[in-house]
Amino acid sequence: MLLTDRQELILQVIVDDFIRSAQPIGSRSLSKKEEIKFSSATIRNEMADLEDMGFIEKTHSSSGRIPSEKGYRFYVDNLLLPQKVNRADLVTIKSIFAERIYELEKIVQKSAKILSEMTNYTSIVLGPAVKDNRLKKLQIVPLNKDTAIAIIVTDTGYVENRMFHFPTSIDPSDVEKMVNILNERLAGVPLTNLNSKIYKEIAMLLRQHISSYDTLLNTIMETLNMPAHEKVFFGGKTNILSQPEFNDVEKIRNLMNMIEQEDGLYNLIRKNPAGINVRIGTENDNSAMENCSLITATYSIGEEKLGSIAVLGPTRMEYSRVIGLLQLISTDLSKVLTLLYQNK
Amino acid sequence: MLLTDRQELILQVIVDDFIRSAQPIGSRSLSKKEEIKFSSATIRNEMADLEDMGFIEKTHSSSGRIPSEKGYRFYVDNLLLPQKVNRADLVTIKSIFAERIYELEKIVQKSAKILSEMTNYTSIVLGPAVKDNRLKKLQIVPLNKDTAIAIIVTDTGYVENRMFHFPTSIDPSDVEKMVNILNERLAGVPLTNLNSKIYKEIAMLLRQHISSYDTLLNTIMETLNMPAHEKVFFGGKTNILSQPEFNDVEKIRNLMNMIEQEDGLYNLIRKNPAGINVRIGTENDNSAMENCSLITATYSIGEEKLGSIAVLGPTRMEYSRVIGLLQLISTDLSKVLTLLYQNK
DNA sequence: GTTAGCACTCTATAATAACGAGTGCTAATT
DNA sequence: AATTAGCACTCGTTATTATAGAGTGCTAAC
Repeated sequence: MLLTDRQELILQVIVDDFIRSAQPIGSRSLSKKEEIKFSSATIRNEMADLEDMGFIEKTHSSSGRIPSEKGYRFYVDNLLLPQKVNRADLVTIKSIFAERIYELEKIVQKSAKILSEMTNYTSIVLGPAVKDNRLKKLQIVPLNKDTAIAIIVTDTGYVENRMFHFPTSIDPSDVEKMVNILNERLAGVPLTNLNSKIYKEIAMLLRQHISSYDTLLNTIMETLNMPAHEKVFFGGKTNILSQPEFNDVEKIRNLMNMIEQEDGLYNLIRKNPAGINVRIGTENDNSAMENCSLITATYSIGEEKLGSIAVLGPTRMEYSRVIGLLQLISTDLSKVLTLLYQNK
Repeated sequence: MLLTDRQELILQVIVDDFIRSAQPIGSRSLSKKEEIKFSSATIRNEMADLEDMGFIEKTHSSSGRIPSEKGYRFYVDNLLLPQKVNRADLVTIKSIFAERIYELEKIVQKSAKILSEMTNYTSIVLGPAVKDNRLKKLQIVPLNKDTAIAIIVTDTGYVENRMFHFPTSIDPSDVEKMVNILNERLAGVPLTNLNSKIYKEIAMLLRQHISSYDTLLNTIMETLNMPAHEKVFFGGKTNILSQPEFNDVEKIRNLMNMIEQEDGLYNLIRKNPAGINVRIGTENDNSAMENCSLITATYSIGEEKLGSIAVLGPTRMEYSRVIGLLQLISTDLSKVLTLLYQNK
């Protein structure tokens, strides 16, 4: 055993207390807790050992202790009893799905909003990975002589569009023919495979039927080749600013910048595997996240992983509660989405 | 004349200097300026008068002076020589339009981004007011038995979509018929007028042709009835945080909150008339904007006002430069957009 | 092994002093 | 009559010192 029961108890109480108070915890205040039956001197000895092992730290030589990252890690891995979501929170979460919303994006967005309101932290949701969606329909809407819009609809109801210019001298009927052929052949194909499928199987076919096939196809291909980045939704972007650890303008600037960049957070969240993941402080490999923890969960339709939902808070965040909430929301989300989009 | 030439000169130098240094200006440092030929004592007398009139203020009883809101207002209205945009800035702005981008939204977005980078303030763009767009095409794409997506394309290439559920027992051919009729009759109609036009002119027609017309029409109407709020784009949301006046965590929180809300800013910008407008500090009627100024400009296609582009900075912002930039960008934007979308 | 006792450390807070930038006023100068 | 030099005064800033209090580590007693 790495730690004695008593050391675990003390560590647990320190972390719990610090999460609540944001103040260093001294031996005397610990000794007054009900669950702690030994004297402050004993606690001081144990704390000295815990500090030697790197689980807690002092802010200065005669201060009380605060959890170190290692301490939080141990707490999350070993001491955390996955807290049951309380009734009020349960009701709030169920309300996300009470309204009849059909758009996947909207549901996901609402989840982010409510999650941030419940926790008072910042929530981030990676919207469905569009690239795994399957093509439902491709349409071309001409705007004027040389401009048109290509619209893609996927099976989950995601709509993407892009404007493009026709090459000069294109026969409108050719466009129509082409769109028809593409729709016939490409319905149900995942967006990622569109490109190769077109070149392997359909280019030939098109060449037979359509005169100015080359330029037209290239134009459309370019249009289809959309970034297909998962969209990032936020809830309560500024919530985290009300945490006492962010009373420093420089820290705020760094954090806000990172949140605005989106790319950084996007990558931090995306690389996590399925299920609940906790990344504490520097585990995130990002200087702006030094004082932050990120808890991620994934949601899916059926077996297919769809996206992630995450909470960004201070390292001193309420791990237990947030993990409970995320677990609930992500499974509920998966259930609802599976119900809505599985049978298609 | 409200102010003597000398007073105007002093006010101007104070404002210019304060915009640069963010430090209160004393009589001695003023007297050392080349353009100022009189002694510090004279300046002190003049400054006392300017203060009595409310154009400048002290931060404490023996401090130098800083411009008051009234001072900034006078400066903007009377002392500002609309600065010519310098060559480097000119080149940068032209680069916005160098690439061939066709989507109105993208152009507008890029303008915001570049404007914020040039000024190091926050830029906000109200995207084209979609409600004034005209309908190009309405399409319904069925996803499965009871779900479909309604897609609207407008003449400027804006695409909006909404998912909805069919009422039970709808004949698919009826849907198609209805869409055809709607497209025939509604092409070119501004989105705002869709509702009334449908009820006044088309409801009759539909009733004749389509059996379950009522439920279907209602569903589609609901779908068409989209918020049609102008979209708000931002550039450099956190830029303004690097200004020295925002060294206070509370101020940052308020400001960031307001920016995140979007609604507040949206209304602040939207109510401004065509052309360049400067709103200084409390003129914005928003407590979070107490230390901020907002400069807005409008852009248009042909004669039709389309949207606004704005810069949010501290009251101590570089009015002259920003006004010059906004003037240039907004007219360029109007030109390009007119060229792209006027002839349709 | 546990605890009481105590000297020591460090932060936070307040009080005090010295400095200097800047003002307002008065009297001298132009 | 307008301008300027001179000077006392104000107030923010910075540095210094003192004090209180929370908490520790160590030693010796239980």
